[in-house]
Order: sequence, then structure tokens, then C-alpha cells
Amino acid sequence: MITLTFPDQSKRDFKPGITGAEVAAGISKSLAKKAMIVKLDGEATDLAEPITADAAIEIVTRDQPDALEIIRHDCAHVLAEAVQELFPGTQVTIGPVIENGFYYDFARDEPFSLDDFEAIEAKMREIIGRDAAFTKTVWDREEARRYFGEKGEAYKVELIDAIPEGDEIRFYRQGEWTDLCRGPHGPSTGKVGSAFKLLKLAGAYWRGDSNNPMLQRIYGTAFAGDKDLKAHLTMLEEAEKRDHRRLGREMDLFHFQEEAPGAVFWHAKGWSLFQELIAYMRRRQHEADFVEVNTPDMMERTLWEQSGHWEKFGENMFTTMTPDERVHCCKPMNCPGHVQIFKNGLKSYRDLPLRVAEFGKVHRYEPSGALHGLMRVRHFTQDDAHIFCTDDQITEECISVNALILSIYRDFGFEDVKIKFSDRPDKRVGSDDVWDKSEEALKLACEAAGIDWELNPGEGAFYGPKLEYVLRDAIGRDWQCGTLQVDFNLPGRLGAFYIGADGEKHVPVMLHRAMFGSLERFIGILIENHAGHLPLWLSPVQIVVTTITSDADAYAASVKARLEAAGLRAEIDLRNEKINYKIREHSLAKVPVIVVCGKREAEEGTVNVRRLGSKDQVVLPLEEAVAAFADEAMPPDIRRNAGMLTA
RNA sequence: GCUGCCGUAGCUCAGGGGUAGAGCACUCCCUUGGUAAGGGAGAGGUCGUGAGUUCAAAUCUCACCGGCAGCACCA
Repeated sequence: MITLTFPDQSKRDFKPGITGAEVAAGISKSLAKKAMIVKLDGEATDLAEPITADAAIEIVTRDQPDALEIIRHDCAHVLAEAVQELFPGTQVTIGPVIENGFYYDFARDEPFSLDDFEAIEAKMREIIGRDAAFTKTVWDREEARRYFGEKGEAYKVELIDAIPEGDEIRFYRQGEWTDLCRGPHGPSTGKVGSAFKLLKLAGAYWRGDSNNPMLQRIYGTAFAGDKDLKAHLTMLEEAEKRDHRRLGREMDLFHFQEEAPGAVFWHAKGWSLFQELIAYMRRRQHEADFVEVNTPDMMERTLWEQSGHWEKFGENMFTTMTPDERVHCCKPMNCPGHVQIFKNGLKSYRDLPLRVAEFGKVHRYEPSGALHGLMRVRHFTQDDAHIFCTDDQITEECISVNALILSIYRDFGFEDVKIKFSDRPDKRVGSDDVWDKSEEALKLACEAAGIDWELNPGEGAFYGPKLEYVLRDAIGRDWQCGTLQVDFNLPGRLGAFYIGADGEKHVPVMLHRAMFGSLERFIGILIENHAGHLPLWLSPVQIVVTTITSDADAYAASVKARLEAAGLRAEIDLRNEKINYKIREHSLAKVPVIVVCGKREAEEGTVNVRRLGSKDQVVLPLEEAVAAFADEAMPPDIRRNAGMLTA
């Protein structure tokens, strides 16, 4: 007998070899009907799998969150079968579940078209309607190779060859169709249900390698019920509305144009936001004992050769040919410039740590396909800094940079920050000893700072390991913002040294750090995060003063002047338009506060305040309103410091 | 860079081998209206660029440029 422990901690004995399906059926008919998989000691397993040992058991039903992955995976198999039925000769490759859905990669000479989706979905419904059981079999390697080899499935053969010796080679059959798959799967295709949809079509390299052929990827999603699917599709539509490219236009913040791909034309309002961020960062950096510098936008190629950038990134650098025939490069990084400042004049260990910051505009010839609004541009501004320090100072510096970054994100409303640890890449400078040392140093610092990181293997910079601080956009795409890198390589390559207490020359360690990362990208994320409803302190136009009729023009002008005198960014709208029209227009432009001045307000010395996103009107004495706005518009760091003074 | 799709007025889009359309925005006139579109008139485009096919190209073909969705890349 084996003993199974149920989620309520009750235990029951069963004959070895009993299946999850049988256990479920023994509990109730409805449970057996709803069951998708069974979890044994937390591990998802097919319902048809014989249970041979004691375990904690949980029957996962279709409506449980854990079943979603199974529904989607089943749906991917159904998609693959549908495609092969409709388009003979198409090879199947892989079809995993991803966040919010699944995809399946196909190899076919003819491209699929979005118009094919209707037919594919219809065929999928047909296959789901057949309700064929998913049955698992384990095949011998040769048998498996032969099966797919005869079918002309070259990619599957390659996958089989890649399965490590000793691992089971599992197949799942649904009706007449069979796929190589680790599983688990639900009991039958019918359990996929009707709440699925094919979403998009894209190319994707076989095994994620751009040297390999490109496959055609069909993305889809599936949910337990139609309501969930509909909610998800609505969410996608809503996300589209908060796309920063669209809001940037609607809010008159910036634009792009053909002559300068990947370069931002910042309009007055967008630039106001940009400058507000820089002003904020200057204050934070100053508090943290960084000094601000500025280095040349172009420097001779020789410097970049020395640093190693030319070798690794020369293809992606903007260069110019000047009459003197020296090749200059637009800086793609600020680090070599900062090293030059460090090198200028003899440095002592007493000068360390030296924290050098710059709002440096860097230029990188990014691949055309990478460009994406403000998120990925070819010309962007980093809040870059380099900390020159001794080995002993690394940990402490990393701890305070980490704390500073997280504190800054908190000020902007980002509490949930993913941190990735990227270690040595294949293409790198420096010996393995040095890499061992730098990775160890960064890991130690993470531990000391209590950082919860996720490994990003092989994704470090060519000169050192790094932490990446990742924020998420409106539709769930992750973007790297801040970074912290430990570099034992560049200072030496560029000939930086300081005189130690022992009177000898030593090469400093350089920590690279950016907090916003790219001002452009950070603004894109801010816009999307707030759906354009920026907090008052960041809003380019904080207040629009407007009138009902021209009777109050003079009063409105005096209100605007009063607001400006209080340091607020106010505009006035005296146009001969109905108040409805003006409210609508300024609301669409996402102005956070509309102050209406009519005859009544002019007589009483009050203002009528309407906040973005609300229909409520509040009448306040002018001075009271000014004080409230001025308080609300105070940047969070200044508010904090003011609080410390009074506390 | 790769795969697929797209490029018509400032914006959203319709049209489609016989030399261009709508709504909104814009300009002017009327309207002075208490919180998300008052009315009327007008102006605005060599249909992304360049070649080719054709009696005729915005429409068909090719190349290039740019954009979108992914993939790859991201110092």
C-alpha cells in the first residue's frame, strides 16, 4: 500500500499504481470531470500516470490557477496539430507556455498570414471538439529519431539528439497526432475549452540563435473561461492606450521623424519633464557625495581602442571623418571620459572613493529592429557615474548605490523592482582570475545589501559583472533601467592609478552605475506607469487657469501670476470657447489641475478646482489653493528633507 | 540585422490603373456659454523616396527609407 496525503492533511492508503484520475474519481464525479493534472509532492503529473510511492497529492482542477499553464500547453499542441492538418509539409519545432499565453514555432517556406488565423482557430476548435485523450509514451531514442526522420521533421530530430543520455524521451499523442514533449498534459484536447485566441505572428530564430534559420512563430493565449480571455484582451487594449509613443504625441511631449531614426525631438513640455528629472537626480547625487562633471561628446578612436569598446562595439559606433583625417567617435559610453578625469592629476588613496557623475548623452548605432519609442533609442542621456575606489571599499559603495537606486524608484512609485545578476560573457576582456574576483566582490556586496537577485548567465558587460534593475512597461515588457557594475579591467587598460598608503601605485576599482539608466527610457516607463497622469511635481503643465466668459479674464490672469509666483507651472486659457470644450481639451492633454475662474470666483477671490480624473469641483480661497498646490508639487526628496528639519 | 505586416491631410482612417475622400484638429465669422466636443464657412495632400511596367501609376513590380509586432542585439 502507498499513503497519499491530501491538501487538508488527511491520509488515505491506495494500491500502488493507482492513477490520479482514479483517485479523483474515488472522491467525486465532478472532481474527476474537472481534474486537469495531479500534483505529487508539488510536482505536476499526468492524471493517467501510475502513482507508485507515498506522496502529498493534490488534484488540480481546470479552474485553478495552476491549471492555466496546462490549458495553454495543451492549446499549443492543438495549434500545432491544426497547422499541420491545414498546411501539410510544415515542420513543428517547439511550443512552450509563456507569461500570458503560449507560442509555437513552425518551419514552412510559405509565410503564414494573419488571414490564416481564422481557419487555424476553426481547425483548433474542431480538434478540441474531438476530445482526443493525451496519452504519454516513452520511446527509445532510435525509434524516436526514426519516427520524426521519416516524417521529415528535422528540427524534432535535432531536439531528440539534444536530450541528455539517460533522460526519458516522452511523446504525447492526441488522436492521430504525436509530439515530442516533456509534459505534463491534461486528460484530453476537449479540456482546452473555447477561451483561446491566436494573437500575433512573428519570426524567431531556431534555438534563439541568429545564425540559425528563422522560423515562424504563432503566439496565442488561452484561459479557463471566456470571461478571463475577454478581460485579458481588454487589458491589452487598455495597455495600448497608455503606450508612451501615443501619449507622447497626445501630451505634446516629443516626436520622432525619419531623418533621425532613434533620436528624440523633445518638445517644450517633454523637456520640462526631462529637466525636472535631472534636477531631482542632481539633488540625490549631491546628497550621496557624487561630483558632477562633463566630458567630450567625441573623442578619438584610439581611446576607444584602448578601452576595448572599439573591438567589441566599433560596428555600433557613430564615427566622423574630420579634415585632419583622425577618426573621432561619438561617445557610446561615459566611462573612458571619466577615467581621463581621474587620471588628470595624481590621485591619492585619500581621494577615494571618488564618485564622478555626468548626465552624458551617448550615441549607439542600435540595430534598426531594436528601436522602440523612447525605450530603445540611438541617442540617449544616461545619469551615469563611476566610483573609483579600493578593493576594500567595493562592498560599502555597492550597498549605498543599491539603497539609493531603490529609494529613487520608490519616489517614482516603483516598488516592485527585479534585480538581475549578469556574470561573465563569452566575449570579454580580462583574465578569469580577475573575473572570479569581480563576480565574488559583487556577490558579496549583494549579500551584504540583502539583495534578492536572479541570475542572468553570461549577460555581463565585457569588462565586468553587473546588476540590472528592471522595470516593467504597460504591457508587461521588462526594461533594464538602473545598473551597477564592478570593473577590475578598464581602469588598468586606460592607465588609471592612485598612490596608496604604501607609497606605491595601485589600479583603482571602478564601479559603473546608472540609476534612471537612460532618461529617455525612464520617461517612457513613467508615462506608461501613470498612463500619462503624472504626479503634480513632474507634470509639465501643472495647472491651467481658464474662464467661463471674458468677464473674469483679468482675475484669471492674476490667479495665474499668483500660481507662478509660488513656483508652479501654470498656463492660462482665455479662448472664447465654452467651458465644456476647454475642460475636455485640457483633460485630454492630461493637465492635472484645472482652475476655473468665473464671475463668482472673481468677486469672492476664490478658485474653482477640478482635478484630472474626477468630475468634482472644489471652491477654495485663492491663497489656500496656492498653498495646497505648492505643497503637493514639492518633489518627494525635498519633502522628505523638509520633514527631517521640522521633526 | 532577420521574419512578417504597414506607409494616403497635423491625428484616426476609407479608397484604389483614368491625375484624391471623411471625421477630428487648423484658419476666419457668429456665439459670452458654470465643468469632457455650440454653429457656419474656408484652407490643407506631387498618396514615404527613386526607378520600372503602362497611352495612363497613389493604385501593379523592384529597390531604398521609415514605422509596427516578434526574434537576435543592448557597452
